[in-house]
Amino acid sequence: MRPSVEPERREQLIAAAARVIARSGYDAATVRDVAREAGVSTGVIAYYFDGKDDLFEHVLRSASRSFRARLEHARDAAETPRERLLALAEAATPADDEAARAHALWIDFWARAARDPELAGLTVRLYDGWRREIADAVRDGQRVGAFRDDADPDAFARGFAAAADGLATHVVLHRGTVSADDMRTACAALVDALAS
Amino acid sequence: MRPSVEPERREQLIAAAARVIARSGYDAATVRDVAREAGVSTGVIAYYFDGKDDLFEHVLRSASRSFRARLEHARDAAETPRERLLALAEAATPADDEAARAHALWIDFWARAARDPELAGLTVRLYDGWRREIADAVRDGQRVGAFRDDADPDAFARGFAAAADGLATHVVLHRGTVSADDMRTACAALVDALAS
DNA sequence: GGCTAAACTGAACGAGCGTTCAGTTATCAG
DNA sequence: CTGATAACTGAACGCTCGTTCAGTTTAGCC
Repeated sequence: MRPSVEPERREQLIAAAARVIARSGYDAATVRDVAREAGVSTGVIAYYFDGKDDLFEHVLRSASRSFRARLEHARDAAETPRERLLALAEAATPADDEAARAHALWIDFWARAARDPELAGLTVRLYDGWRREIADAVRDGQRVGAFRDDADPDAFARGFAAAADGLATHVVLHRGTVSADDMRTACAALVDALAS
Repeated sequence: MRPSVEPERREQLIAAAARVIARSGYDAATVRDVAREAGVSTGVIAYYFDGKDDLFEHVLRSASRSFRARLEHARDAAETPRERLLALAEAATPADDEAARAHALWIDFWARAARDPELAGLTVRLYDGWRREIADAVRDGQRVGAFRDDADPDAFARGFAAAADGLATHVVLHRGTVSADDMRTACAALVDALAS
């Protein structure tokens, strides 16, 4: 019996697919492109996944896990509630070209999620988790007296997550007009509006 | 000689294409779908446009003009600087299902613009115009003493436009969590942070 | 009615896609 | 080494797409 290499190979294929999608876009990315990127034949993708849609769904799940991991790292590394919120925003900031390409992948997923209920469910769960992280940080800040008590943590989380998304999108699409530092400044202004 | 029906027919085809794209997405929308939606044969599209890409670029231009028109209406109808900013945000708010579908079309265009420099230029110009409207409203408000003088109108415009975009996207994708009224509340909070 | 040019048709074509699968290779246990 | 099975190949298939174009219809002018 030959030992299974399935877990590693699946990760390789998902990573290759993520690179191809980031480069070409969701629909323009072909199975042949992914196979070439991974250095395998097209048959391998059918061997490990139930077709292109299944592979691409795993790419979204992988990107979601990666984003969640960045959020958790941001939460644990920050010392003050203010820093914690800024770190949560930083996790969504396209700081360099690679991050900008990765964000383009998110825009692709939004476009698909607008029509595909299954993908929509995935993004809803991801964003609910993000908003919960933000709201928890606000509540912690209120508990220690860093933030105003009359602020609604959930309402702030909705606005903050959306603003970060919009800013990140503008950084990617309008690089000349909106920079990553502009995004950081804008997020800091939102957080400081909470200060008591 | 038969009189030209070209302008009307082009508008009909652009409108039909916009409906199909809003329903199915940019890439899933086919020339055959558009032809069926418009009640013509596929040849007509080649007769009036230089192919699918040309038609879809006209859809984006048309949507841009429509958004600009809504912005101008918002600008002229509002009485106070605060109302003017809220009206500019309202122009970007997906208030009903039809507006939500139309916003999905924007997400498609963002996804394409992230890779297509020509489309990117179009959206940059559109958004620069939007940000200018916002910044002008802020400056007017500062002039009449409604807004704080130490606020940077351009920085506010960058943050406000991005927040509106992000909120609109979340309203479309996470309808259960973020409503159009939530978006209005969040935008109002941003504007009120300007109040002197 | 005939002429002309615009408007339109839709079958056909070539290209590229995802998927399939019979065949091949690689790697283990015994 | 040998059999067994996991891993992999890539040509082939069926399908759909955007585009083309020879032919047809329509509407105004003389």
